[in-house]
Amino acid sequence: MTEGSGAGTGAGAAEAVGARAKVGRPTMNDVAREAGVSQSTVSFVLNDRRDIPVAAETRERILEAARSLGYRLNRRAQELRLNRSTTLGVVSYGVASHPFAGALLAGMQTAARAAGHVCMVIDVDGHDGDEAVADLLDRGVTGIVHASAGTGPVTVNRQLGETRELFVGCWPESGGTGEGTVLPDDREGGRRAAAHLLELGHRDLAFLGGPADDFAAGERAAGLDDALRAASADPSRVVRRNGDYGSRSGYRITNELFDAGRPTALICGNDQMALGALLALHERGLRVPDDVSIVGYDDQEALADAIHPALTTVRLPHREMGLRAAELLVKPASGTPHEELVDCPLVVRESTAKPR
Amino acid sequence: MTEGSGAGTGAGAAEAVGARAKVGRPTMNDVAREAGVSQSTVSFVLNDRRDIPVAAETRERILEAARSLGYRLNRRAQELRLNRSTTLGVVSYGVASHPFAGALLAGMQTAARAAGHVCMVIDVDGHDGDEAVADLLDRGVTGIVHASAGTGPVTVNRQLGETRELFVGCWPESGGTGEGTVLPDDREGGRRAAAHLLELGHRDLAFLGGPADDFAAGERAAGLDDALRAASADPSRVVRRNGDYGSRSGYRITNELFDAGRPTALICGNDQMALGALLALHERGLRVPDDVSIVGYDDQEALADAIHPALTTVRLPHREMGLRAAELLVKPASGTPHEELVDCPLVVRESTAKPR
DNA sequence: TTGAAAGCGGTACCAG
DNA sequence: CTGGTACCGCTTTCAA
Repeated sequence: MTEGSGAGTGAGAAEAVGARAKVGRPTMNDVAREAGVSQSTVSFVLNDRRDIPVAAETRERILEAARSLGYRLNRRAQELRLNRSTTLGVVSYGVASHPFAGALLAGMQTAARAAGHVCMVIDVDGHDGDEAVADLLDRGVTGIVHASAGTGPVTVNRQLGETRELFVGCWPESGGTGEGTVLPDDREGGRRAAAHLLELGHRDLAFLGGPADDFAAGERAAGLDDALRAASADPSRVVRRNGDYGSRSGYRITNELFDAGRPTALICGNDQMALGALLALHERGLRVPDDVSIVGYDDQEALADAIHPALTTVRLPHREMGLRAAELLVKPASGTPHEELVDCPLVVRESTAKPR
Repeated sequence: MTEGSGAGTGAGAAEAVGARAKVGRPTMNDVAREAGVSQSTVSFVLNDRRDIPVAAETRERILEAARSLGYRLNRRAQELRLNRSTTLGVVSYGVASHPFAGALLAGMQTAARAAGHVCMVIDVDGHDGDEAVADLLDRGVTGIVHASAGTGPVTVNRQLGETRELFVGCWPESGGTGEGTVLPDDREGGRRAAAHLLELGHRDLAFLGGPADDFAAGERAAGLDDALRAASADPSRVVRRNGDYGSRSGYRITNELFDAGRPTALICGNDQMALGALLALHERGLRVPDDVSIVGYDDQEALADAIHPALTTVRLPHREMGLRAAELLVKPASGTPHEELVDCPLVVRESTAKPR
């Protein structure tokens, strides 16, 4: 009731304001003014709060005003008020370098989105993830998933207070896995690859493993032993070599192997090494799978199913891993850390057959 | 000065409050209370606003309080107040499916981060990107980059009002490229691949192109013609076939080609097709590059440089494209749409040599 | 040199 | 049924 407000009618004031040029996005206040109601009523209607009764006619007017103004919700304001978050932070250890990173991301993305969340991703290339974690935290993410396609340790020192953190395809070097880890079941995958060959009747196996100090490589080798034991096969019959997961090491090792002996089946550390092996075999005039069977690992899109013959391999379920990780983080914390092993199915294609 | 406030000393009040259990993250108010100053002073100090003079001793006290409380800025609130954004929206058309998507993302990520931004990425798999754009807009992103590793049209109908949008590796089917496009210079890349072979002395070329209706495939073919013209070579001397960018099509076409004739060099639509060609050649007992030279396209990590012989190819600069796109969007709009072509360098490795 | 207060765009309680 | 109002955490005048 201050004097000088010239408070004739509300409509008069609205018109005066309407004359001023609009700047920025329309807000609920703009919609309210347009519809001639209060801003809170707009909030109720736009949020479809059916517990608050609003006259059908009023509701229509508000909806129409919002439409004509091109109103869009300001989620920042909403989340500030509600003190809740619909963003998942992901710190990625090498999106660029790994061909699987995309699948991992896509999986997280899908699960996040299904829960109305969206992913903020920061890639820390090499250097530790602390700064990224801090940044994400400032932005109020629901939780953070540390993602790597590499299945190895990752550097994060400063475990921030109450942060919800989860590791997929990796684990913190410093220990303390937060809400848990999601990893591929490489041991069972390795067992399957070997069991498949054993069942086909192969007895002279060669194992072209990954680097000796690689965790996944070790698991896959352990799986091989499991299969051997289960089949009561002599472990000394399989010749083992370590490579570096690169195609060239597969090529080199295969040549060394066949210079010295004549295995009938090759179990490779990954699809790349399998490709190298295939190339070496081709050059030697050996045919796959007629003369030699090959099984890979990873089921690398655009490789395993693309080469000729198509590669029998074990699939690394990156998409599923991402899905699972995001799912775990967007729903309330379970309290106890979750250690999940995701199944790696054997994909039988053309590169394996019975020995002749 | 209300009665009953028992406003003895400020310290007394602070203690009373301090006794209540803390819930949620500490705010500037908490820091202010702890340091015995007002919240605005905290803001000045924490933002290091040197234009506002604050006693060194006060400053120290505030910094100490923030540290001991574990204070972290709430960016949501800050950005709401400032009405500015430090998030870049990216809608991705197939992160999972494309092996290059990671590099594209990493590039955007790097540029965004250099400007204090972070990327929110939504992958729309197949269906149109409208919903994703709307969501990102609600979240107040600075701009949106539509990203695809495929170099093709993309479906976004509802071009929202004043949104800053940019397309990398794609363009909107419906026209209107927003602030512009960033694409690889495939024509020049195609020219380089062909020129390289021509310079080596090859005259019997075969072109194993991508799908006839693919834009990039067309550009690369046009580049081949450019090279032929520049070398005054007879265009009819090069036999052309269309494949589907898959390894198997490279394998099949190569077999057909060599059943009918004997080119000395193969220009492939991409590295996958080159791999197929290599496999087919190997099986026929033909050696690369001794008998036949091969050049690929893409420089697909874990393929081109991994196979034996390593592939001479043209590099698709996805990382650079991503970088450029994000750079353009985090800085003020230029006004005029930006059409950028990023250079695709020729990477000479082992699969090409002079014809015998 | 410091503090009070307005307001960014919403939500939700409470009175009418 | 509807509007007024406090408040989420922060920035920034304006006074003291």
